Amino acid sequence: MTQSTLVTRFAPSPTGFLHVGGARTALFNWLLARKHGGRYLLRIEDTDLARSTQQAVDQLLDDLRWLGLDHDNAELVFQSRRLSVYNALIERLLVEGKAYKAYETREELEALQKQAEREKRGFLYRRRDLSAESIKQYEAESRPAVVRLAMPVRDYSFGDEVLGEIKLQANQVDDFVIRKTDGMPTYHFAVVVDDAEMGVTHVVRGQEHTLNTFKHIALQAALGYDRPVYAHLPVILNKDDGKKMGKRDRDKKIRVATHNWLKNKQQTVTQLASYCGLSAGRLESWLATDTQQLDLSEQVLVMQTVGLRESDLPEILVNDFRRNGYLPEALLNFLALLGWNPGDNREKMTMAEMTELFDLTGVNKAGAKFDRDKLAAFNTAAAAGATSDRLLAGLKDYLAVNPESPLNRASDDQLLATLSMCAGFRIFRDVEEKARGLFLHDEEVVYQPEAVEKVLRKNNGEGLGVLKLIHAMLETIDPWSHEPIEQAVKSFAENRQLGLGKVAQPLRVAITGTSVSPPIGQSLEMIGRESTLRRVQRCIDQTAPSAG
RNA sequence: GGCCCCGUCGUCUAGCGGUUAGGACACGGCCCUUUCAAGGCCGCGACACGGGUUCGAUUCCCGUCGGGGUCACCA
Repeated sequence: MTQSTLVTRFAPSPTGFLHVGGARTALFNWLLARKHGGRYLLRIEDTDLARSTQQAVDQLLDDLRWLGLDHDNAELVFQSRRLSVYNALIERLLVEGKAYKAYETREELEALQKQAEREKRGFLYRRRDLSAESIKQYEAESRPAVVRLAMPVRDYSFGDEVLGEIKLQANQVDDFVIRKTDGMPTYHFAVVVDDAEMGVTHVVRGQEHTLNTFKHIALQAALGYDRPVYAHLPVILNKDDGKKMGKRDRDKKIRVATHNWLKNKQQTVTQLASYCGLSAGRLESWLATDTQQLDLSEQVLVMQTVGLRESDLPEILVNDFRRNGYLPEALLNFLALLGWNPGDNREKMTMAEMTELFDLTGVNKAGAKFDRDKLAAFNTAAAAGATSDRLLAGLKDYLAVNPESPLNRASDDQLLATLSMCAGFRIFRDVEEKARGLFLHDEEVVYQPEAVEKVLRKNNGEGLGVLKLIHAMLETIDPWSHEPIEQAVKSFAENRQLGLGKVAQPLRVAITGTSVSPPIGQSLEMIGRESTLRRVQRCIDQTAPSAG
């Protein structure tokens, strides 16, 4: 059989964490390859020396591993290590007259772009005829040069698997850079060469690359490569503003919150700067623009002082979803449906089902807004349907990336029990918020003022009264496990003609400081009799009116 | 602004000339309930607009409007 195998690739640039858009692209490439028994390759596009870091490579690999999108090439391809290959090819194009050196400075280019803008047209660079003398002079000055492709001026078109026929008129063609002054190839050159050499047959990527494709097919023609099949995926948009979802959105949210904080608290930027230990000038310029971004550590400082929590920010990066406690299989399932569907009403699918059903003809053209509520619903369902082993592994992964959580003190058995008493949860962060009180040390319990007021003090301290009475009763329960506890609490309430809530709620506040926790019997069992009694007493001592 | 692409409930979408326009999430109501959830039942809710083509347009064509993407020595 001579049927050629299908080859796809995911080619991120290592400039930070993987974001959901990238994850979806990776997923679609992975699904397409798996569906057809082909190969899915991973390549690192690190031709931007200034922005690429090894740390980012590691993070990327970690995110991909977490998602479970395994690639087939054992050896990762790094473009930065393939310079000689690119250079040989570029020299060839130069000799053949298909590419040429250009000597404009950045300033000159900028001026040209400004001019284009003034004339209300797009910026196009066309080959300029340089005399032999001026070339000689530039070279003598060793003026830095880029290499541009002499793109044949003609109409172009290609067939896209999702968008159909895409055309570009000759008057839109421009000579783009293929080698930068630092000697590195540009993205356009490197993708084309590497895709060809790696045998990539299907290029599946975001729609923001649609117009780039004309550059790529021109390059393929110049180099004598076959043209792969192209499929451009719809862009993932923000639910609120309908714009492309990007990493900047978290920063944007922090900026807005900061503006509000300054206004509401009547504070100056200088004051803010001193609170968070950053320079006022830095904050000033960050607040004024929407192009500048704070780095991660700065973000944390600002968030702390303006009172923003991590969970107030939109999740954008795969890592954000991981830290908030989503299951990767739910994320992937949801992502698959952003721009693709199996053609019927099925939504919940396993990776195996998606692989079987996946097809490029089922991919949509229109951009899709990212609806976190629906994702959360997918996660809820995935969690409800998962085995306890799977949930335990998921929770432990969550705790590993949230080391400050008190649930890190729990044993596996305790985690399993917690998971089952929190059944119906949306994300692991919710489990944590609901059950964290059970894993606090007794003296770490903080009584929330609203809960104390509503549950303990209201109606002349009715709740507090219950606590005082119930302390003795708790000492008699035997054995100390949830069923007898629950039974005892119920009869305690009945004996006093009280609704269960009138008893369970004060207990809940006493042991966790909040009005929300897992079912009361299980909560008390988890904490243990000793701690329960201690917490009840401590609560009475600290919240009784006489104690202030 | 130039160029490219897109346009079914608030959101993700099914539909591929004749349907009571279907599902999911969200939302509203009821039920369940010791808190928070989860769950069950019911409900609200869409073919952007204007021309054609056709016996018949959500579906095909054109225009208008609206939205997005892109215009780097970033990928």
